[in-house]
Amino acid sequence: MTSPDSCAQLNKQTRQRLVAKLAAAGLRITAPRLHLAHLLFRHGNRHVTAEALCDEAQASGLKVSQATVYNTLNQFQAAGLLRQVQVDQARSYFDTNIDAHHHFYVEDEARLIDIAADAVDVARLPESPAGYDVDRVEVIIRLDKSEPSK
Amino acid sequence: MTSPDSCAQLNKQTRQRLVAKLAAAGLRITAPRLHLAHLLFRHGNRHVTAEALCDEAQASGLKVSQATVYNTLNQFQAAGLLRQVQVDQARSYFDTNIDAHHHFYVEDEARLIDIAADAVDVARLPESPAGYDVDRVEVIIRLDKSEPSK
DNA sequence: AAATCGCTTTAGAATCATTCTAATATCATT
DNA sequence: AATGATATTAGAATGATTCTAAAGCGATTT
Repeated sequence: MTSPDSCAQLNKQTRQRLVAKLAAAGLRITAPRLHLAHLLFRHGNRHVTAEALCDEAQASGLKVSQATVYNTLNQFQAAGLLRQVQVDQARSYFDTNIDAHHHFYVEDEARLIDIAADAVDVARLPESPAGYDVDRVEVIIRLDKSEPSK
Repeated sequence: MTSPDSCAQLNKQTRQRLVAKLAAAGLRITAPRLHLAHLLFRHGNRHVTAEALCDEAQASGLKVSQATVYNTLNQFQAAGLLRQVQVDQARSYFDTNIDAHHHFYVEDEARLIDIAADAVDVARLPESPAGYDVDRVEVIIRLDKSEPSK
């Protein structure tokens, strides 16, 4: 009953929660996945790029390749553990908040901020073209630094 | 009073309109810009990728480099003649419709469809974080092919 | 119309995020 | 412990976009 145990810093309870999460998503339990899941899900909701997560993982002592970070993010997304947010042409953001919600995006700082679904009221939507169904409605509010108008 | 004249197919009136448009945007009148502007603006609103526009330009007889297509699209966007729509992680779309409006996006077909601003009612928005102003509000409705549920 | 100066265009190289490859390692099961 | 399937890896490959440095063109001045 061996199991990957390189996540020395995970206490049993946290580990169990993550194992359950991966198992529920149909993913095999491996050390890199557990470790990355831990980084992603330990504190509230986050928005990460692959690069940022990779750096963070390595800084935290995990020896992990870029490819694995990409694979893992994609798998987590396919499994519904993450959502991909497309706001920037250069980079992909992954959002640990998988509930319906929206985003502020501060272009100057490449920073995403969650907006609770009930803080936005999309009162009326047009009908979808025949033959298509709505997958989801995304509202992105692009922000600028405000200039004190003097 | 010479002027670039390789856009043989442009009649005087069309040409004048485009020249005025570029001039108003503060862009110098050049043959590639006129030609690309013609392709972009001749028939109603369009959504193009750089690659598609480049192919189209070359098919229509313009000898133009990729770099120029990218430069031109970026300049047109900076000048407010185009808007960039960010829906796909792989490619950038440029939209000739610069009025406030929204989009359907058919992911399977990488296809954008305009939604008139008044067809969507965003009744309530959250307050922007302190120090930031709303630049614009984008609503993207992602569509799936509907499966006849039999 | 020639000379000039600054902006444009170009081909090709460079860059950057992401994906692929095929070789090795690890997981769960026998 | 042995097996077979799935993960991970380093590094190469890809694809969109940007950069570079050189050559071209457009407007302005002589």
